Amino acid sequence: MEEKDLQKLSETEFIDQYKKTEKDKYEKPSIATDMAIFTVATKKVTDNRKKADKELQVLLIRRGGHPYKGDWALAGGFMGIDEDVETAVQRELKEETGVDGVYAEQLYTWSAVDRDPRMRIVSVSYLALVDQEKLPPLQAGDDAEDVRWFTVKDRVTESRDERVDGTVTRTEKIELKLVSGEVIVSGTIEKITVTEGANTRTAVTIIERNGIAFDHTEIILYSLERLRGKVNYTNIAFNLAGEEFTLPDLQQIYEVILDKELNKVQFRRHVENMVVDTGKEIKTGAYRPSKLYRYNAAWVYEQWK
Amino acid sequence: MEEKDLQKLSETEFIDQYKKTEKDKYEKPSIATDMAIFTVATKKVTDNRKKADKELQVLLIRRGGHPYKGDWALAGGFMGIDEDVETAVQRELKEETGVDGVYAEQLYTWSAVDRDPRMRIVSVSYLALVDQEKLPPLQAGDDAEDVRWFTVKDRVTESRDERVDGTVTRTEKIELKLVSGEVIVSGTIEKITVTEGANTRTAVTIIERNGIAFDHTEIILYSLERLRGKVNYTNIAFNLAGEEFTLPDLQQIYEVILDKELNKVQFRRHVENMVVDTGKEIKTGAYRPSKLYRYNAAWVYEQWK
DNA sequence: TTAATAGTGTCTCTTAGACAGTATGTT
DNA sequence: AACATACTGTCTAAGAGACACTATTAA
Repeated sequence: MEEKDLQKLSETEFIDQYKKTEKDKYEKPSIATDMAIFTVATKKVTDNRKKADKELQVLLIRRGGHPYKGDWALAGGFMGIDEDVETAVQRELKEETGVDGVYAEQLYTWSAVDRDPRMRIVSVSYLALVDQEKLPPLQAGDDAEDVRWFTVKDRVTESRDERVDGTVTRTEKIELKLVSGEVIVSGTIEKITVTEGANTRTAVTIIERNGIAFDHTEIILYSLERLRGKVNYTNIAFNLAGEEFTLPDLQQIYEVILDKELNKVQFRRHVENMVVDTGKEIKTGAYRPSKLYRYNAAWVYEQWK
Repeated sequence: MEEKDLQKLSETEFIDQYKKTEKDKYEKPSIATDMAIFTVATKKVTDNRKKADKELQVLLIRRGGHPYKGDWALAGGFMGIDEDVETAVQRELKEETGVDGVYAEQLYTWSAVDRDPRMRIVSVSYLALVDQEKLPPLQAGDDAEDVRWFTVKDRVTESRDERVDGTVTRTEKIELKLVSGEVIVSGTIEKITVTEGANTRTAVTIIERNGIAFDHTEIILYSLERLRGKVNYTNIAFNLAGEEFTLPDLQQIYEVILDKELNKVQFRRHVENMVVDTGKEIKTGAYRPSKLYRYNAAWVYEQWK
């Protein structure tokens, strides 16, 4: 039926007809999801009796099948035709890692034409945070050969600014290094940020890839950036702490995410209204015990003012 | 070929085989884009000689075909198999409205199973801002019967908080009203925000729809929220001002977006480093002339510190 | 002179950052 | 007593918010 004849039908008739003859007229992409799930874990090395150090980790899966067989990738997979993206990403995470019902927020949709060698795949990525203490032991499932937490280290290896009239261009190389015991994978991106007047555009190219599948180096770095941005003005970091926690521990979580030391007084003032004293104390290491706090549920009201 | 046999192939062979036999094994959704493009325009009514008022507007297209024939929708359309989402949204905007190369950022990907009656469509929405002065006259094209700028008015009509232990639930009804001359369309959503500990989840239902197609009431309200959030800590609003502008005009742009009056001194301090005095003056209305400013391209450096 | 808008000086209050101190526990 | 960590008091600098003032133009 011609397009103009189709339009003469009632809406119900149109939709029936559309499903029969129009629906699959054009080639469609597949939709997939990717979950960048982070945790802050205590380092296993308790060699000396200094303050127990924490580190930021991301969950990766060893690919059991092509493409990128043997490489490490974020959890994720195809969205089914009867589920939404949010459902798909939680389902895949559970299938592949056993991790269930975590805090997750939609981050970005990746749609570069050549991002998957098999076919056109558009991927919706999520950022998730989880308190590792609450997790069941990880178990690989499905296509995944192995599942592991990787320590995250990122660093800017090169940075150059250029200004021509109203246009400022910043070129950066950023290296991502992920370590899990003897397994070390890495990737490097080149990020070019062009600011033309008030308008900023960013282009990213993956220039090195060692054991990280697809464009996941870029996705992980982008997730990190967003995570760091949100830590300062939201309660997002509390998803990484247990029910009860000490302020020194909470501060370490912030420090590990932001990858810098924070001033103690200022930090305590900053989180003051987000926490409630439980009245309890805990002896963490040796020496003076810390007070135990809980998250303050009433804090949301302050945000809504 | 069985899945396990496929995996025995080399990666190149696997991909060849995959493209032949696996690629279309499962039903796929379509991918579309939606562009929420805003401008701040001077009201046409210059009845008295009071300060010329501005208003926030969004661009909508009257649907010439089913579904939602005759209703108003955001610009957008299907992504082609050989383009990425960003390209698609700019192309559709141009085809449907004649608007070309505007500042746009990806906002959110909408994937509710029933969001389109024809078939499964996942839509990636963008937020764009444009200085209306720079635009060519609008021209409807393609499926679009008509293209217009609508004045945006949103308001919370109902709000209720409830707290049970650590769980705070906020229920809001938000009405969106869009006016363009004699055309008035509107929609209402119910937004339920559940904060459980540090973890917030939001669910939105469209409870009324008068002339706004699809789930675009929700998308427009979400875009507005993001726009308001970003105005305070980015230079995003400068995309709505011309090359040269006065501070009173710029302040009005901020006020119209935020839908509240701002303190003059505080506003000027806030934008102080983002602008440069051109040395020129302009007589806007009657009375004392304003200084003309430009955007300060060097401001990005302050952000990168 | 008055009306209307443009622009500045300065006070206060809040928040961010830094330093020096006290407190409490183990060795 | 020495040490390592927990926690607090207080100084200073920067930013947000509000008020009162001066400046410039046309009618």
